[in-house]
Amino acid sequence: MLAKLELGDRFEEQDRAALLSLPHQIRTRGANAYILREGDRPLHSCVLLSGFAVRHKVAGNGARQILSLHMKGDLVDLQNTILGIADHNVETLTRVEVAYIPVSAIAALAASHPALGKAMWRETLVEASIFREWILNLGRRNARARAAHFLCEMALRLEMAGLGTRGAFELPLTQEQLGDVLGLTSVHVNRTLKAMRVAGLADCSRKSVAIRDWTGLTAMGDFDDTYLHLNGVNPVGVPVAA
Amino acid sequence: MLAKLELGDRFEEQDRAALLSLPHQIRTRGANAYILREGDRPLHSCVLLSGFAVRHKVAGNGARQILSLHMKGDLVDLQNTILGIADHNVETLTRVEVAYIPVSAIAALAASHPALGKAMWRETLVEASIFREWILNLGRRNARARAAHFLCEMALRLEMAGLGTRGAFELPLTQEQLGDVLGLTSVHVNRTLKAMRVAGLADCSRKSVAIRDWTGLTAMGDFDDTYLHLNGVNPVGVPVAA
DNA sequence: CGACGATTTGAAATCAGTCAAGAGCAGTGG
DNA sequence: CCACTGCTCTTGACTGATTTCAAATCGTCG
Repeated sequence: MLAKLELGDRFEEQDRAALLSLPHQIRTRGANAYILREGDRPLHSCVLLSGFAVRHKVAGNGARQILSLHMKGDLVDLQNTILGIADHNVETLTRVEVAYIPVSAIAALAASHPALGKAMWRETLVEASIFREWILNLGRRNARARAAHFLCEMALRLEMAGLGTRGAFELPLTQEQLGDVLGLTSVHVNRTLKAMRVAGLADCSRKSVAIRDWTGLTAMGDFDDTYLHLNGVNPVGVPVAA
Repeated sequence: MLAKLELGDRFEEQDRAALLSLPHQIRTRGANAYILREGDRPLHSCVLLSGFAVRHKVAGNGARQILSLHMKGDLVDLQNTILGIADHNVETLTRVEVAYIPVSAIAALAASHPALGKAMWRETLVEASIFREWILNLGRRNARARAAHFLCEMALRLEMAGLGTRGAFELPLTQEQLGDVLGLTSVHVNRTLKAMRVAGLADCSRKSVAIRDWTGLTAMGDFDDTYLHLNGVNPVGVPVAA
């Protein structure tokens, strides 16, 4: 059960047993499938075991905005545990495996095991911190900086999830989807990526990213990883020094 | 002690006693004062008792982005309870009264009173939902829609906080600060507000807002209040029907 | 009154969007 | 094997929204 991944960053006691014994069902979903729709009142929360998914909202004018991108180990809709109604959609980017856990079981677990409740709360807070950085990114950075910043974030998060290195990783996004992340049109994303390629900073294809100049990219993206709150968190698969 | 306001939306038992007995210090701060700076490792969390404050970040190019706006009853930096390091600034807009509560006391309270832990977690989740809506607003709406959407949000939140009606309320923001909220320059904010005034939708001055046409404003701002998760929450000062 | 910050307005420049068309590429089915 | 189809990527020319720069006006407070 990979479920312990999502909380691995905190040194849990034998709360682990409780976590691992949560009732759940594992399902596979294809690419571009909705896991959750805005307005739903879901009875299950879910954890991504493999693959990629995004949260997004659609504005009245039809434009779509991706709110966050999720990978292995992420609790995709923890907020439903408490809020009840979904305020956004969750859609897969690739084929994924998800574990569905009843909302009531999560709420009960949080109440009976304070350390786990705190760890889930922490997850929510880190996610909120990432949202804040995206607000800054969309509100105050131009297209090149936004794109560079996003690539830096993905590089670190994927590295932490054990899904590559910051220099090379898989990222299954079309340029149109990248535009939905960055608040840009696909045409402008294309021009921006070309500029980054020509400048020798990074090379993006539909499936993968190669970062050629990490220092240059962080400078262009005005990137500082404090907001990811990685301190004290160890990459998946890397043993902790005793 | 107004502290119960922040959790009033959930019908707490005699957890209230524990909440009200939290150790705290009440302080007054002037306008434009920093309550928290990015990089701080605060030992106290704080609740706004009166006045207004914003959270903001500054990009490398010097541009400032306001991330959220807070009013009476808001827990301004709950995330520090768990995350330790501040990833943004908190600055007052007006003279404010704040109650400082030791981080350790909040963590202990959450662990010992699950209902309170859940209520604080819920606060965090609602805030994250608002961040998501702002991401959509900044990424996919033009200047007029952004401004209209923001005014609608403020109207409802201030109404819920008992600080006015959706038709008329105080909002102490300069046009430059509004620009920092909306990801626009103050010049463009000025033109946008003028357009809204001329269209008979809303009238903003430095201190207050008068909304002339609620329906028209929500249409222009593509506003739907689901993301505020107000369902089941009652306005401050309005008795709950038995 | 004088000073300072905030608002307002205009003109020019820039960034990103729109529209349109062609090229590349993968999967499908004959 | 190849033509066909659909989706993505790429590019160019043009448009439009927002920024930048600059200057005038307004309001408030000491």
